[in-house]
Amino acid sequence: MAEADDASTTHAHRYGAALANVIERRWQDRWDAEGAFEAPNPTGLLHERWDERGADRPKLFVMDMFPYPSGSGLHVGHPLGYIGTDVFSRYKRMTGYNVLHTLGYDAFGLPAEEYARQTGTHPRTTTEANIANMRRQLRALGLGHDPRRSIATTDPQYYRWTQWIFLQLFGAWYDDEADAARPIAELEAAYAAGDRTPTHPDTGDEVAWDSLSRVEQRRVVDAQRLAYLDEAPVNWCPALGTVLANEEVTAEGRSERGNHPVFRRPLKQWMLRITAYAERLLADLDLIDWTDAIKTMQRNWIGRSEGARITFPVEGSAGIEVFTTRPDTIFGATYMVLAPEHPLVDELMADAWPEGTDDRWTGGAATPAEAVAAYRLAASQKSDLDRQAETKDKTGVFTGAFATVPTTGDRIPVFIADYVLMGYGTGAIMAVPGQDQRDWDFAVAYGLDIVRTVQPTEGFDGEAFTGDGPAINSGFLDGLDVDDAKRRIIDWLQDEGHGEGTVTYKLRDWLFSRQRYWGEPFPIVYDEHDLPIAVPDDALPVLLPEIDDWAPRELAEDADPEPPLGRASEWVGVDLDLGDGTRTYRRELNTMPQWAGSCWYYLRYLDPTNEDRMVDPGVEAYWMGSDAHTGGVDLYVGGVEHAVLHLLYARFWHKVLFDLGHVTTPEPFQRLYNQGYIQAAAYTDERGIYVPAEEVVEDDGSFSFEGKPVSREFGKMGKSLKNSVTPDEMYDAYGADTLRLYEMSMGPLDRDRPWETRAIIGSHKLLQRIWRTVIDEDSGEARVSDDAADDETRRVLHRTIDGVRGDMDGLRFNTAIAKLTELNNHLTKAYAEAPTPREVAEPLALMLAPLAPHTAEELWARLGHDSSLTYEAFPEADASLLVEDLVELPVQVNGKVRGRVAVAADADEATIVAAALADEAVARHLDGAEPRKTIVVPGRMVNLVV
RNA sequence: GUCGGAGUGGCGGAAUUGGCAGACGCGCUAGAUUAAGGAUCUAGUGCCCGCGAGGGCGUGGGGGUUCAAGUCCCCCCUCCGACACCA
Repeated sequence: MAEADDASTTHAHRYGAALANVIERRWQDRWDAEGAFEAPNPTGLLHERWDERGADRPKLFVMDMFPYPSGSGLHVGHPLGYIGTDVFSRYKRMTGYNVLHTLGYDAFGLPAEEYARQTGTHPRTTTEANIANMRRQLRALGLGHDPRRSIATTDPQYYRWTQWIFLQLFGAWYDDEADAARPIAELEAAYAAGDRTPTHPDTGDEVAWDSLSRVEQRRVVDAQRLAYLDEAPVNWCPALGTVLANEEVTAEGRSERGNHPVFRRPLKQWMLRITAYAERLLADLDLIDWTDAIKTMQRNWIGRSEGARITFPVEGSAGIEVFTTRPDTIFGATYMVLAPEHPLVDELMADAWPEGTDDRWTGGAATPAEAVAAYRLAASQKSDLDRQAETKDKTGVFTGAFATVPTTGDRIPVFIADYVLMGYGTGAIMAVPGQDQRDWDFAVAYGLDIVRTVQPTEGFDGEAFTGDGPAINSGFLDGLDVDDAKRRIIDWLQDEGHGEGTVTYKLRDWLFSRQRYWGEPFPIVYDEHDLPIAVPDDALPVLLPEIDDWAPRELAEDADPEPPLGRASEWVGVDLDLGDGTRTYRRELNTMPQWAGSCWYYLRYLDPTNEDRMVDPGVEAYWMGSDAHTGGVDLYVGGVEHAVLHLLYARFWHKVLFDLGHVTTPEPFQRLYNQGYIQAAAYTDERGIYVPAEEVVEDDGSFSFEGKPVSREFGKMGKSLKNSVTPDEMYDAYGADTLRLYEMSMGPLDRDRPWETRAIIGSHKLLQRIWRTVIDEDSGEARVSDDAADDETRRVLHRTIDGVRGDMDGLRFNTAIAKLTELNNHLTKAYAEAPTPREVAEPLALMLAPLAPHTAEELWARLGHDSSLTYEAFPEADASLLVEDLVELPVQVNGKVRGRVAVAADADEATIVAAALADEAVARHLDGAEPRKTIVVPGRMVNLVV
C-alpha cells in the first residue's frame, strides 16, 4: 500500500506513509538517545535531572493496566488505553508536571504457560520473545515511557519483592480492636505476657499460653496469619492440573482458561485473609475517584449484609446456628435447611425415620443416613450448570432430626438441600416460606407449613411476600414494621442468649496457591512438624528452579495435585540455618497465582532498581502522595474486566502494606478510568464458521466471502473472530501518528467503538493538511511568515487553545481533535495563498504534539527549533480574545427559531428585544401581535412568546 | 431475576449549567485538477413537501414540568455489561 503513495512525484515533501515512517523512526531514536521521558525521583536512585525536570514541578503518576506478553502480538485494539495515557502524559508534561509513565509486563501465569505448552518451548523463552515483540510494536507507536522503570513480573529482582510482600502477610495478623494488621510477633508477645488468652488449637478451650507445647503455640498463631494454610473445598481442575480461584471458574463450572471441567474437593492450600479487610475495602471506596459502575461491582462482590445469627437448639447437639437478614420473620420458620456438606449433618442425623415421616422427605431411602449419602452423591455429580437450570426445582432430604424455634418452642424438621450453600453465612438457614420465595418453593414441593408473619400489601397476589408491612402471627412483634421488628427481635435474642445482630459478607478468603510451574515460588519451607516457616529476607529471592519437565500433567479427577516444582529434585530440600543450626527443610512446591505480581507493580515502577527495599520511603511518599486526595496513582487506565479481581486484590495488598507502615496511602489508585474496547465486524458463513474479515467484500449493504453470502456481527477484535487488524499494517499504510490520531478521534475513551479501517483515512488527511499549513510541499521548508495573524484567525486560535486544554484535562481527546481540525480548516481558507503566520503555526504544532508527537516534533524542528518540544510549554489562551464584541443571537418566536440578529455582546435587554422585533422574518411570524413575554438569555438567545 | 450502563443522520460521534440538535470525521453527490487513478482541491449532504422563497417533522416509544427538554420527572421498549439459589 505504501508504494501507491506516489504523491511525492508531484510534491516531493507531501505528508504520506513513507514520509511518516522516516520521521517517526528518527524521533523515536532521538527520544531514546536523549532520555526524553525519564522522570526523576526526588531522592535515591534515578535522581539525575531532578533540578531540571522535578524540583519545581508537581508530580503526576499515570499508569496503564500492564499487558500479558501474549504470543500473538498486538492488534489495534490493545493500545487504545496506552495511547490515551500517552496523550494525557505528554500534555501534562507540557503544562509543567513531572510525569511518571511507564509500562511493564505481567508475564507469569496460566496464559504464558499454556502458550509455551502449545509451542513446546520453555515459558521463559516464549515469554522473553513475546515481551521483545511487544516492546517493538509499542515503541513504534511513539509511547513516551520511561524505559528504565519497565519491569516484568518474572524478573527475579521483581518477584523477590513479591515474595517479600507474601512474607509480610505471613508475618502479620489482623487485630480487630485496632482494625489493622499488626506484626505476628506482637501477637505472640501479647500471649506470652498474658494480655491475651489463646484457645487450644484442638479443643477450642481457653488455655494458658505456657501450657501449650511449642508446636501447639505455632498452630495457635499460624491460624491467625493473613497468609495461612487451610484445608478447604477448592476448585480442582484436573485437566489443567491445578486448583483455581472462584473467580477463575465460569458459571458453567468450567475453567475460564481452556474451558475444562472443575470439581469441588477439599485440599490443603494457602489462603490470604482478605475477609479481614471486607469492611475497609467497602468503606474506602468513598475515598477514591472511580466510576459508580466499578464501585458497585466491588460492593456486590464484597456483598455485605446485615442480619442476625440465631442458634436453634437441637437435642443432643450444640444446636444449629443460622444467619438471616430477616430475624423478624422467625415466627414463620417452619423447617431448617443445612448445606449438604455441613459438618453438623452427620452428628444430628437420626438413626431411623421418625414415625409418620412424609414419603417425599425420605428420597425413597430406608434410613436418613442412606438418604443423606445418596443426596450428597447426586449433588456432587451435578454440574453447576444443572444446578442453575434447576433453580426453581428445589430438592432435598430430611435428616430425621428436629430443631426448636427459640421464640415458640415449636419443633421443626431439619433438611439438607443444595439450595443452601456451605460457603455463605453459616451454611444453614431457618426456612421461612411465607417471606422467602426459595423456601416457599421448597415448602410447596415437600408439603411443609407456610406461615405469613408480615401482612402483605392490599391486592398482593404473589407467593412469598418480601415487602414491608406490619408483623402478624409473631407474638410480641405483632404490629411492628420490618425494621422495628428486626431491632426488637435482635434485642430479645441477645437478652435470651439465642443470638446476636451481625454482618456477613459474600467475599471469601483468597485461595492463593497453584500447582503450576510458571509462577512465583513461595518463600516458605516446612520443618519436621510440617509447620510452615518463612525463608529469611536475606535468602530472597527463592529462585524458580530451571527444569525441563515443567509442563503440568493432565490428571484423573480423583488424583492428588502434582506441583511441577516437585520434579526439581535438587531443589525441594534446602539446608538453612534459622538460628538453631543448619538443618534440612522441605520447600513449598506450589506457586503463586497470576494475580500476585500485578498486585503491587505500581510500587516497583517508582524505584525499580532498589536492591535494599521494595521502594524507597521518600520516593514512595513523593509519587503516591497527594494534597488533594487520599493519594495513590493519579490516573489508572484499564479495562472493566479487572473491575473486581485485580483491583480488589491490589487494594487488599496495599492496605496490608499500609497497616504495616510500608506505604503512606490507604488506597493505591486515586482515579480509575475504564477505557472502552475496540470492536470489529466479524463474519460467519452459512455453517456459522468465522471467515477472515479482511477478505469479505461489501456490495451495497450485503457481505460475501469467496462469492458466498456471509452474515455480519460485531465483537471484540481477536484471533477467534478472525477480525484482527495489526498496528504493523497501519504503520505501513499510514504511519503511527495516523493510527494514534484515529484511535483517539473515534469517540470518548471510555466507550466501545467499532474499528473501521476505511475511516482511518480521515485522520491521515488531517495530518497531511496540517503539514501543508506549515510546510511547503515542494521545498519541505516552513511556509510561515512573521507577520501578525488577522484578528479573526487570532480569535479562532485562542478559542481553540482554550477548548483543547479543557478537552485534554478531561480526557476528551476526540473533541480536542475536532477543534484542531476546525482551526486548521480555518487556516486553510484564510491563508490559502499567503504563508501561515508563525504566531498560529507554532501553537498548532504544540497542540498537536500530545496526539501526533512525531509529526509535531518534525514541524517544530522545521519551524527552526533545535530541541524536542517534550517540555515546551503548552499554548495558553489570551482571555481577552475569548470574548466577542459582536454576537449573533437566534430569535425564537414561541420557542422556534425564526431569525437571527447581530448585537453588541454587552447590549442590554431592551436593545436586544428591539433588534429582534426589527427582524423581518420575526416580524412576519409575530404577524402584528405584541409579545406577551420576552426571555433574553445574554449571549445565548431571545424568545418572544405571543 | 437483581444491579449497573447506553439508545441522537447511512456510519463513528458533538452539544461543560435546561437555551441555535447534528461540531468534527467516514461515506455519499456534484464540480475542478489529472493521461489515468486518488490518500488532491472546492462545494453540498438529518428526513419529508416545494422549482424556489419557504414550510412541516425530528435525539428508542408514551406522558409530564417549562417561555424553552437530547438534557429534568413518571411509565414503557430495546441493546450491552456484571452478578446470579448469598438466606
